[in-house]
Amino acid sequence: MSSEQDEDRADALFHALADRTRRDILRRVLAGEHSVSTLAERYPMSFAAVQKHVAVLERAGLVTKRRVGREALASGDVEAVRSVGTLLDELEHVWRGRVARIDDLLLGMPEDPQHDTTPTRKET
Amino acid sequence: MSSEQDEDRADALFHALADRTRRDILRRVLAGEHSVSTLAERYPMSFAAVQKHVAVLERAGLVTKRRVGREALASGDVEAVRSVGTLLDELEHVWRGRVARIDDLLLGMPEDPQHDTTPTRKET
DNA sequence: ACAATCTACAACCAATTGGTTGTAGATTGT
DNA sequence: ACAATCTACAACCAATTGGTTGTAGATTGT
Repeated sequence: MSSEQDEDRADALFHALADRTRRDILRRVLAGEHSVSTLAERYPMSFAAVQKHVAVLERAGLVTKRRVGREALASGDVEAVRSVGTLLDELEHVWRGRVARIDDLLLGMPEDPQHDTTPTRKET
Repeated sequence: MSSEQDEDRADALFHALADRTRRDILRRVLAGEHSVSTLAERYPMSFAAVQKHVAVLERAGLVTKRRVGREALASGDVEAVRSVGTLLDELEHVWRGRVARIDDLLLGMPEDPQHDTTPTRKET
């Protein structure tokens, strides 16, 4: 199912999002490219602290950086944000599975492929 | 916009999800009620450690507990999971706003209420 | 040419976190 | 009645985290 790497990635993504300064930075860079210095101006902390926050977002894949001269321009990666949504959808899917199982119990259904928890794949 | 409390809540939610053991516990309790002891059997760590993880999930609102005799039965709250999805949707909305703004720039549109970033509210 | 700007990173520090063992209280089963 | 079970929480510890200041290298503007 979920490999070690997937879990590492999920850890990094949720951890990156678990800080309000980083979420705010992410909002700004999703709205448009900003240099690290420009971002740093907005927060009551040192440039180095903001640079670290951007680095955490970058390591998680939520932000990409592009060098232009001496500046590092950061952009938010909306696909990475969506991939977090997918992780949540998987959790919701587990919950839906529970409801199906309760139904099966109540209705005494022996089995039903439609209620399968694992994503259907034609070839295995 | 986002109040201090909202940010506290987002911190708690993302932090709770930023640990693979807690995500695994959440999956189990979304699939069905489990006592803390039953959960603890599944992990290579002490009962106390698992009890703490459940407490973190509970404080974030992702899990609720119900006392039955000497047992504490934990359930996952799918609504809380969905509320995290909403937070991500808000980030995606910021990104969509950027695209609209680029369009406006290219097309030289002076203003367009359809592209407003703030959720529309009839009365203000 | 060179001062100013921007970035990355090292070294450091206090607070938080994820784990441990131990204890005590409530409930249960025989 | 009482041993066993379940839970909550305290006290503790090492590792991580979010911040700091300082330094050095690359780029830019005058």
